[in-house]
Amino acid sequence: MFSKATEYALRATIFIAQKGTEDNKIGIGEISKAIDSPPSFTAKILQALRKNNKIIRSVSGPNGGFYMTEKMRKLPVRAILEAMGENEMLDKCVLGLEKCSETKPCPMHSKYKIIKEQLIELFETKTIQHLADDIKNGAVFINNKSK
Amino acid sequence: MFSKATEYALRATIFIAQKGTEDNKIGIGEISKAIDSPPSFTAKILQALRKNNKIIRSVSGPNGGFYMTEKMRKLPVRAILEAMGENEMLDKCVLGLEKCSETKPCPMHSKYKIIKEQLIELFETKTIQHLADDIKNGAVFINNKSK
DNA sequence: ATAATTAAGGACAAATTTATCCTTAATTAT
DNA sequence: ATAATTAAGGATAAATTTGTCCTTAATTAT
Ligand code: FES
Ligand code: FES
Repeated sequence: MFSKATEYALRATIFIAQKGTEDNKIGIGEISKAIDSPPSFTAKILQALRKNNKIIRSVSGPNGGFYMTEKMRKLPVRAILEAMGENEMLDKCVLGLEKCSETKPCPMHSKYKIIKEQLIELFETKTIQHLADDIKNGAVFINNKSK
Repeated sequence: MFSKATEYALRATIFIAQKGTEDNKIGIGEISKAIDSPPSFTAKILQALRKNNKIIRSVSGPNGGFYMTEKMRKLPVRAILEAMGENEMLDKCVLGLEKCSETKPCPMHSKYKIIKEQLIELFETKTIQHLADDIKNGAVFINNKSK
């Protein structure tokens, strides 16, 4: 559904929301271990989420790392998708027509549209905070690596 | 949602179902023009759909080209997705966990699962024939290129 | 001030996906 | 038989995505 980069962005952000505060910042090492992602690549992605999109914060130096403010935690999942350029995906024709449109739709459009709307609603109503809380509550996971 | 290759596969197959019969085969030139796809790449894809997956048929030589039998037209969209290796996509965790599972789910799982099931049902119940018929009936299109 | 720690940033490498081109094989028409 | 037409198949190229590594900058502790 999403690119690797977006998957890492989502998992990392959820993990930071769960563990990172201004006075307990999380390093890239801990993050990439927790979410099972390549550290350098993940660092690149977090850099972008910080710089261009203000979805997370970071500080360099000892005890530095990543964290989120309350406000940032309340962002919907969709904010991360937008930051990662997956917005197009949520607006794309399932058969790859140039444009998903009501006036010149593909033969999957009428049925697919209904499902796509549910996806969008899910991504717009779920916040990072919700997801982080679910993990704290214990029934769900941010990593299910077998070994 | 799907790769370019899969999008071309779907559109090409729908177009062949709509126009190609044993005594009116469609050439790769006409197909790629109709669905707005790169001819050589499309040819590769159709080759595979023919050879490994028996979703379409073809013959070389003058008046050669691609076509489908009645039986082939009745295949669900999912058959093409399977042939194109997109099966994994329909079984994948939306956050990219190693495995989408009920026992160690990600925090999006419970809500996402419901939507994913609708997608799967759509792909399993819609047949190529249905989609081709919709185009014949005139309200939908296999190409909406602007220029 | 100096050393230690951690993210930022840039350059580069590997892998995958998308795409093209050319030769061969199959089929048909003359 | 020969020529013409069309898909099959292989080699290769271009583009994109994924990933690594190294140096620099920022921050903190001594
Ligand atoms: S036109 Fe294809 S999904 Fe809307
Ligand atoms: S575990 Fe993530 S979608 Fe099922």
